[in-house]
Parts: sequence; structure tokens; C-alpha cells
Amino acid sequence: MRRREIGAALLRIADTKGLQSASMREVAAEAGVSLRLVQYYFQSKNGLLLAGLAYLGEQLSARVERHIRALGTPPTPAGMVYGTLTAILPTDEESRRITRTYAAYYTLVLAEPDLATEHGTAYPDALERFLARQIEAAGAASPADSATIAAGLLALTNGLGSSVLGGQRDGEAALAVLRYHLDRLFGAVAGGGQ
Amino acid sequence: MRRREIGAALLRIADTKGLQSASMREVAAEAGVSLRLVQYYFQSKNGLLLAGLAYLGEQLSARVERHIRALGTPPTPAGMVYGTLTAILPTDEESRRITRTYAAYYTLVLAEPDLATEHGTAYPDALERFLARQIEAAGAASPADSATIAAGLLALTNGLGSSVLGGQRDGEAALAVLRYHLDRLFGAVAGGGQ
DNA sequence: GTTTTCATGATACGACTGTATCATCAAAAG
DNA sequence: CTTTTGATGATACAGTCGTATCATGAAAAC
Repeated sequence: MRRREIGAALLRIADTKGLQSASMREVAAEAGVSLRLVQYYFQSKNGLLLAGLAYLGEQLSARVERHIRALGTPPTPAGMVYGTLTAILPTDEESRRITRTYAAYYTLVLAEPDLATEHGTAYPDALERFLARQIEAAGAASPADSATIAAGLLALTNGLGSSVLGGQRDGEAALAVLRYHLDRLFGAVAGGGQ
Repeated sequence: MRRREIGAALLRIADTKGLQSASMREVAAEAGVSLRLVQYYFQSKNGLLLAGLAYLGEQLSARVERHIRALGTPPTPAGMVYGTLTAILPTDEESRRITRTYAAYYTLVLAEPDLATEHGTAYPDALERFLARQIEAAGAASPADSATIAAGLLALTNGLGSSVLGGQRDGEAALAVLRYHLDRLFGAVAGGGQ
């Protein structure tokens, strides 16, 4: 319990003040515990950061699952693509927080590749394959093209998310761009989820 | 001259070890000058970081211009879109370096918004409008859709760039995905840039 | 009842950070 | 020739960082 509280404090700081100012003392203060306690549960700063990344991944997975479930059962393949991508896009406070923190971790791992070894590409790869399967099942593309389309859609969503966080457009505008492309792919019938 | 050398040293460190480890002492050592000198030319750390961002912008602009010019004169509108987006995509060492450093600045500005005030959205906004105009001129979309398509293409390119830096795919694979989408837009005739 | 284990606190150490101060040297201005 | 100005060096200061050490209390094991 204590461990998770501290992890939550880390994510809170990473979101508001950035990962680089999430020192062990700052995390301890935010969680209302002593510095020693942070050291106790996570042996080193790397341990703390790694655990935070794992917690963040859980939060994103839960959100995606929740979004897909909200589309009604059973969801169509096209609906699952809709639900997944719109869950990732930073449109409300929760998704903004998750996306922003992920961005912070992203550059941290870029500069310190030994932090997250293989854990890096596993998640997005799996997500991409999942999307490719749904696109194929929806009959929206040939098996040969579905992987390319899935990669494009995920990259598009991530890029749109970056532009939202950067203040270039708001969540609604980004959602409109995403919907435009999804509608062209699925033929504008696959109900706008959420 | 001296000022520019120091700025180059900053960008070199930002690329290899990340922006957060680009301390003034480290930059001074990399540039082969004293710490005092870095303070002299840029009054504060913010000044140094801001100047580095400006230099980086110059490098990207120069690269895009070079890529477009390499398409032959006069380039077609479709060719300019090709040239611009493939110049941004991290396919060689120079573009990898630029993209990686931009990513570092991106999260830094996200966490410290007062660093780059208005300089933030101006550049990508202009780029997006430029692309929209070219798409419209190429007759590839209605004026109403061209803005949406341009935003999508830029976001797609940025997202693909992130996946390349993250090691999820290499530059060639990302280029293939980008070409796939551009070919669908322009009708597969607009010669493969570069 | 004693011993071991888990959980927590207080504090110290050395390294690093950005910034500031004082001094020096060369060249240009007057 | 003197004075001012631009460029450079050496060093100091106060703060923060991650980590380590020593100590204490409570609960569980035996």
C-alpha cells in the first residue's frame, strides 16, 4: 500500500513539475513520508522511476479497457480501434496527465537507454499488432496493408497527442483529425465511440 | 563565433547525454572554454538553452530547405510535401540528432512552459499551413479538408519519428509507412523525394 | 521471553548544480 | 599615454542531489 502511495506521488510530481524535478526528497514530501521510506521501498532512484513507469502503464491499460468496454458489448473491430485510439488521445484531464507523463519518460529513456531495457518497445509493438488484427477483421484493409495502416494510425495518434500537449490545438480538434482519418478507413459507419 | 561554438557544444551534449545533463560546466568543457565564458555569452542557463533551441531550429530549417532543393526545380507541390516530411523523419544521423534533441526540448518546455513562451507553437503552425497550401495546390484535397490532412500528415510524421527514436522501427520502415500514406493521397505518381 | 525481522526516523557525506565575485589582459578610444 | 571596454580566468557560495549509516520501535517467530 505504502509503496503504491509513493509511486502515485511520483507520478503526480512528474505530471505537474516534470520528471527531472521528481527527486527522492520531493517524492517523499509529496507522499507525506520520510526520505528513508522512499529508499526503503525502492532501493534506488532507478527503482523508483521504473516502478512509476509500471504504474503509469497500468493506468493507461485500465483506461483503454474502460473506453473499449464503454462502447457496448460486443464491440465491433472498428469500434475497438476507435476506442483504443481515442483513449490514448489527451482529451480530458486523465489522458492529458498520462500522455504528459509518458512523454517525460520517453525522453528520459532516450537519454538513458539502460533504464528500461526491453520494456521499451514491447508495449507499443503489442498495441500495434492488436490494432492491425482489428483492422483486418473489420475488412478495412488487406492483411498485407493492415500492419502499415496500424502503424500509421498509432503514430498519427501519438503525434496528435504531442501537438495537444504542446498547445498547438485542443483535444477536440485532435479528435476531429483522428476521426477524419478513421472515417476514411472504415467508411464513416463505425459509430463515434465516446 | 565563440558564442556559436558554445551553442554547438550544448547541442552535441543534448544529443548524446540528454538535455538534463547539459550543465554549464559540461558545456564549457565540451566547447573547450571556461565556465565563466559560458556565463559571459549567455547570461543564465535559460539563455543558453534558449539559444540552443534557436540554433536547432536553424539546423532543421536548413535541412528541410536542402531536401526540397534536391528535388529539382521547380518542385511540384506534392514533391514539396514529400521533401518536407521526409526531411523531418529521422532517417540518417543528422535527422536523428535533430529529432532527438527536439524531443528533449519538447519535454523540457512541457515541464517549464515559461522557458519558450510564444516561440513554441509558431513554427509547427506555420509548417502546417505551408503543407495545407501545397496539398491544396496539388489538387489532392478540397480546401476544407487540406488543413485536416496537413495536420494529420505532420502528426503522423512526428509520431513515426518518435517510434524510430524509441527503437520500435528503423528509419526505412518509417519512411515506408509515410510513403504509403502519401501515395494514397497523391495517387502514387509524385516521385519518391530524397 | 528472547531473538529475529520488518518498518521507520534522523542525519551525514561527497558530488554536482547555477550563479556571483574578484582579478587580469588586450585592444580600442580619447 | 591614459582610460575605457570587451574578453577571459580562478574561485567561492549556497543549495540540491542520490546514497549510506546509525538508531529505534513494533510485531512475529521460536
